[in-house]
Amino acid sequence: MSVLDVLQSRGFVEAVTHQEELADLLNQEEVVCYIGFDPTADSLHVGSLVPIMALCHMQRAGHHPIALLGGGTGLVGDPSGKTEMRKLLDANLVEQNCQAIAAQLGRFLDFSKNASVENNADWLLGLKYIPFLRDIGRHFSVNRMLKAESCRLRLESEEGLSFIEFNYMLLQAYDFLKLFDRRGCRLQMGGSDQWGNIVAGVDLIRRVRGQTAFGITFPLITTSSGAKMGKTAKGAVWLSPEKTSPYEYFQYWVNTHDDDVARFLCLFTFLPGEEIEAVESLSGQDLNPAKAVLAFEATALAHGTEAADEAFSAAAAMFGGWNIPAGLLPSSSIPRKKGAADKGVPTTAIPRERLEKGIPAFELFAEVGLCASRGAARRLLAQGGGYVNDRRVEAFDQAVTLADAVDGALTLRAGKKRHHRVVEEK
RNA sequence: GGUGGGGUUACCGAGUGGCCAAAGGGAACAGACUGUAAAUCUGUCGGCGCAGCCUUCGGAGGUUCGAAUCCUCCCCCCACCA
Repeated sequence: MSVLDVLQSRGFVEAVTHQEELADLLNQEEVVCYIGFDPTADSLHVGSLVPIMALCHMQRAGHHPIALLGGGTGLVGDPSGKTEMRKLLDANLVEQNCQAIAAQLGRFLDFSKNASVENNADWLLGLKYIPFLRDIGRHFSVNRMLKAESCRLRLESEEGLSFIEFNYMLLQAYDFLKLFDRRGCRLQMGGSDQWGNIVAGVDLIRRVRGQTAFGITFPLITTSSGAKMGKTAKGAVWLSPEKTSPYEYFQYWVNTHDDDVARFLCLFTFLPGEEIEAVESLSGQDLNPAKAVLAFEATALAHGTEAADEAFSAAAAMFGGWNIPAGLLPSSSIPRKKGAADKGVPTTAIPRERLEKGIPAFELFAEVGLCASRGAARRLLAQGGGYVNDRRVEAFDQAVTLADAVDGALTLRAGKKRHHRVVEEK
């Protein structure tokens, strides 16, 4: 089974350029391929997982993935799929983001082996305008570029499309050419909004080098309810443990919609396809253990097994735990027995003095971050959405004291699933 | 450069002197129902120990008892023309 088959069967592939030729190539030799990552923040988020996993599959299959950081293109901004112009980022910031993202990718890819990182700042920053126009620009038809979906959206929008952004396609095509020249890279992958850019690169390589290059695009992954992946109330679900704790990350995956479980197991874990097939026949409550496995595996990939264990037992402590049948997704290393610990639950330490005196509940909920403001906390509590150690808080200003503590800790809960522990400061 | 149209509660979008912390929608949050799911119904959705007060309608001034609304200057965006 070639990687292409693996990717296709796991739902990674939306479109491929010359499918058969690419399949042959992948079967015959070690293929160098790449995906670009925009350094728009100092961390990637769940939305980048599909490309990351695709690179991982490539490496596992013995090919050579390159993660291309957009240190140069990041200074310009890709208009694809965006209805408004992105604000331009500061050069230093872009550089810092690149480094942070490279480190993050190192959790998924083994750069000491057949995988590497490149930064297009290396060849874009020193680019000379006139030679670029002569060598590269002449191969591009504005007529064609205007027809591209990515431009059309913006041309029709009120905001329009600035020249700097319009250039983006050339730069990305040039990236592909550069990687082809420097690394023999023959395959570019990317989100479906990248199709135009990828094809532009494939064309460019054919025109100037007379060689065939390939492209694969991934489908835009949405949840069954139609929303883009990786968004929650707090914003994006980040891969960085500082921005999204492993516990929250785990919770994000546990809350996967029923209809998405099998699909997400294919995309976001390496569990064997045959085992996942068994999940497809499950429904209703029986899916919950599978969701736990999904969450565990995804957390382990992003944060390591230890963090996944912690998040798993913390969630088990808060929600009662799961019984995970031995026959379910047997390749997963998830702990199969009920266990409980509260290590991974977000915790705040508060001086004993204050706890003895008692803190008004709404103040505590706001302080601990369970609510955005005291006002929000008042509303939450007024609606009966606040609990201390599973007892509903009756009045918004009810005093919470050490006397309420169980085993030296107070467990606050907002709504059904957001927990926070308060302990005495040592 | 000219002409016209815009910038509203971190999203969309009403509002052209007091009834406006500002309609409606989306998103979100909570409650009920559940399986830490979805759907549905209900409530909430600027801040503050909240029957009251404080800060918001691109920015700075001004008119007025009173301004998101009127006037002046400035900044930014869009369309058409050049």
